[in-house]
Amino acid sequence: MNIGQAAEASGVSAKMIRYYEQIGLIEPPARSQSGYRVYAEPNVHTLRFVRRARSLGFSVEETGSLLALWRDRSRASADVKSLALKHVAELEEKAAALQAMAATLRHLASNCHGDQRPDCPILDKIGARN
Amino acid sequence: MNIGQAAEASGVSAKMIRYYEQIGLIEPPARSQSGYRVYAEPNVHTLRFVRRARSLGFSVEETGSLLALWRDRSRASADVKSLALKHVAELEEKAAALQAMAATLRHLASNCHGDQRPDCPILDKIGARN
DNA sequence: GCTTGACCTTCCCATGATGGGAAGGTGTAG
DNA sequence: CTACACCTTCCCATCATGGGAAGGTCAAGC
Repeated sequence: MNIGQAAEASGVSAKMIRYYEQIGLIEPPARSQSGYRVYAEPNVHTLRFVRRARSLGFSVEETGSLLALWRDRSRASADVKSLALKHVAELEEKAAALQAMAATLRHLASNCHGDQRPDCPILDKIGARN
Repeated sequence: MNIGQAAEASGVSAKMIRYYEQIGLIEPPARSQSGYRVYAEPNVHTLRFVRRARSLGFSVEETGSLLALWRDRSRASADVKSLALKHVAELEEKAAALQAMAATLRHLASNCHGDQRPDCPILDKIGARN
């Protein structure tokens, strides 16, 4: 399987597969005589793991830790759980920050006439002198 | 006022003030004979505007649009409002995405023993074969 | 007047994850 | 044998921010 097919099968773009290899997240695959990367099913499985971890918001570095745990048959599930819960806390913190911004802005917008006149509490607030 | 004092007064770092100038978000300030940037109160006011817009999650580009509206005495508040509400929608979308990740992960973690044994539904899910 | 230290200048580099694209080699179907 | 799809590496761009080097400036204290 060439990189294009591995990309198709895993949902990770060829560009990103090369990048993950370059930064050491995944092992360099075999090469054909002409230098093409050659992937087998286990490689694709790993790539899918990476894609799913990324789609849950784990950074590439965290994904590396998860990958190491995944491959470690003597892992303690407690380690996985604590990594996951720490990440959940970060996600919720970020979500809360975004929602606070949205709420503030929505409130300001609700007091804005939204017509041809220039007066606008949104700009008043952002440009407040204090 | 030198750049350090403007940074202090506005809450925008000296590095970022130079950057905002370089990309054209703010006007280049006056210079002293020796080449130091010299800021007056209106410049600081603008910088505070930028800092607040950024802290509400507006991109630098959006901040530029807001700044132009802020300075345009013949603006229509409708334009400001629609910019703000579009941004609110984006913020809420991102927040929802983060919360969905958190919820998924929290659910998986709640089914994880979190002990010395290796079995873990979190890894099972991320590494699912399908 | 001179030194010292805090400030300023520009310039280059790094981040994190992703994509675009160029230049050149390979493989295969017609 | 040609055309086209694919592969390779390499460089560049994004977005907003910070770090740091090399060198110039200013003010306070001796």
